[in-house]
Amino acid sequence: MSDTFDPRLTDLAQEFREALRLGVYMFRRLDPEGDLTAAQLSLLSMISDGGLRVGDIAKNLGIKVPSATEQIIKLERVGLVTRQPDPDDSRAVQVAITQAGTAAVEYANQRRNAMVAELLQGLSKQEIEQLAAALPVISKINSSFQK
Amino acid sequence: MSDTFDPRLTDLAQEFREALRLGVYMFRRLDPEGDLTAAQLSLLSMISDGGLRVGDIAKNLGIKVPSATEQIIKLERVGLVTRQPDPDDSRAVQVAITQAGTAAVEYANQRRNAMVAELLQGLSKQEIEQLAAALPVISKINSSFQK
DNA sequence: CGCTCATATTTAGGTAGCCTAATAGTTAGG
DNA sequence: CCTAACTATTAGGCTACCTAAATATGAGCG
Repeated sequence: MSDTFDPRLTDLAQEFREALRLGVYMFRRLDPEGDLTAAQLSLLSMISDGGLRVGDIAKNLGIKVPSATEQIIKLERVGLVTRQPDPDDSRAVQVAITQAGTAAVEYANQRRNAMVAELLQGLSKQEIEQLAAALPVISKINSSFQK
Repeated sequence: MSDTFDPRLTDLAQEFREALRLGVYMFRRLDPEGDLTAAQLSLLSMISDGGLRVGDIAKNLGIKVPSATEQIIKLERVGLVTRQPDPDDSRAVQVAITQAGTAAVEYANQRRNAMVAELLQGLSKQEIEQLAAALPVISKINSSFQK
């Protein structure tokens, strides 16, 4: 409701936005060639604990349904997911990960984790703790952003 | 050189990557309609303290020179930056922000900061401190990633 | 039952923001 | 000077989003 904030909060907001920008850049660089793209990996990770409907996938990824459909169809073509009509509601489609999909996720995560772990090695013990402490906060901010 | 890391570092890497993903999502949502795009704002902010050459802008943004040129030309068309040959090196082009550009940056930052500050209001004092402490760490990680 | 309205997905077409490769102009070193 | 290195632009392509419209199913109600 209020349009004004504690100035320190506004300063922090500015710094946080700058960190987000750097994060976007880093996230992009983490895409190795000839592997899953970031978008594909995110989608596959999302359904690795059980199939979901297209709409749920889109909502969880924070994208629109047609964008999710597009990714899903591509993943289906290369055999990483299956699409089946939801038995309870034939309007809906259940998207499930295949064995090949699971393997691809594991491989991609390992590769990317190794890249990031290498970067984290350059940090002091204290910096690592500071980073670790902030990750749940970022997650919380995101949740409140989802509305 | 080594391909294996402290497993805790790998776990942290996984969590950090997940936070980056959320950050990408948030960053995208912060783009208000009818305003500067995130890419435009980043570029303009970069030159708001003084003109830079196209190559420097690209390097600082972590993008390739042709991508920077493209953005710069668009910004020039709407009067937010000027392009002038570098007096010391006529191969190079100095890109400078205009008054309209400065105003646009200010407006865009205020809007986005207000959006983020609103989110940050939902955090506890401790969470705010944890977030603030981690931002320089993220910046450091990014620097080491630049190579 | 049959209408109508809501819901779930797909299709069609468009955009932003990256990329690589090729081109043109400028500088600098042998 | 002439060749190699550098700076920027042009051309063409890709990914991952988007909105609007089409299709199909489900659900409520008179």
